[in-house]
Amino acid sequence: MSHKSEIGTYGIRDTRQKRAIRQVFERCERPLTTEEVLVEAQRESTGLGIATVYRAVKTLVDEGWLAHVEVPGRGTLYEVAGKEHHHHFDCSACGRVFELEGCVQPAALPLPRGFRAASHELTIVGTCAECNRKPDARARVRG
Amino acid sequence: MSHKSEIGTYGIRDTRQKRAIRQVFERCERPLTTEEVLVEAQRESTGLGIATVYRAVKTLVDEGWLAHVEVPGRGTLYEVAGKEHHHHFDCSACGRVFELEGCVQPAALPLPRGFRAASHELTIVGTCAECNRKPDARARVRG
DNA sequence: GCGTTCCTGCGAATGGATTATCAGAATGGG
DNA sequence: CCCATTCTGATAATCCATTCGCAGGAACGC
Repeated sequence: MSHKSEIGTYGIRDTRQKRAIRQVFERCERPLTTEEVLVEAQRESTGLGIATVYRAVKTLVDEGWLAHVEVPGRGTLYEVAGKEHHHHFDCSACGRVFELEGCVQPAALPLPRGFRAASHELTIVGTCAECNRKPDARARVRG
Repeated sequence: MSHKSEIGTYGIRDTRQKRAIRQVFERCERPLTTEEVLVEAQRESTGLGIATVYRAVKTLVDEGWLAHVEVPGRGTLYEVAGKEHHHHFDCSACGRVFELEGCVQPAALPLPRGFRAASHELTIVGTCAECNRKPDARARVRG
């Protein structure tokens, strides 16, 4: 009862598990599923459990360090927050989602009378560089 | 065992329930969730159950009359298939999803070296005409 | 109408994602 | 180094969407 959680503290204690999870996001530089985080973080923190991943991700989202992302057909992903407006690339071969820089003008798309746009989300589906290089060995998730 | 299902038959028998469900899609002219289909179709077919909606939707998708759509944050939707390439509008006020005509050139968005695009999905989020007109009475789903 | 076969509604069952529980392990201020 | 407090891992529990199982109801060729 002596301590209270503050923004940016990522919880109160600095643990091996939380360190590993945060590093995974910094290393991968792309939106990740909780499963991907689990697998990647286990390389640094053996025995890591999925529950801890969910707890850590929730904490990081609450603190504003992570942002929640949804890509059609890929469910819930998380990416480091604070980046400028961008879109995503969904590799249909390996299933990984990447961040794309830049943005087309969705304003160019005429809306029905009376409709007002506030934001937009664009996902490009295709195959990533790695999968195009070696079409067979569907890339396993790597950092 | 004397009959077999064929494309376009929408099952074997013509029932009140299936007629109602198909009409809902023709009337609403927008992607619908199974819940929306249930509520709307019940106006014509009292007592309609959700299982029947799922069964009918599955049949219609198999026959190519309906297409599966996913909009971030809205889960699974279904829309009449066969339309030309288009995108969607997600009303953050009433939760309804609409179809938009036309398409911007996503090709304008440069991809990382080696990436190949196959398709794209764009969702514009905002408020629909009806919700803009009467900001309070969040539109209930209507046909 | 008749009967076969398919369809429907209900409620239970399933599957996947996320959260809760709890005992034991780890952290870190003193 | 001590110990209160927080964290963690394993597992059970929960949630939600979708499907299954089944008994009764409806469709339609004859």
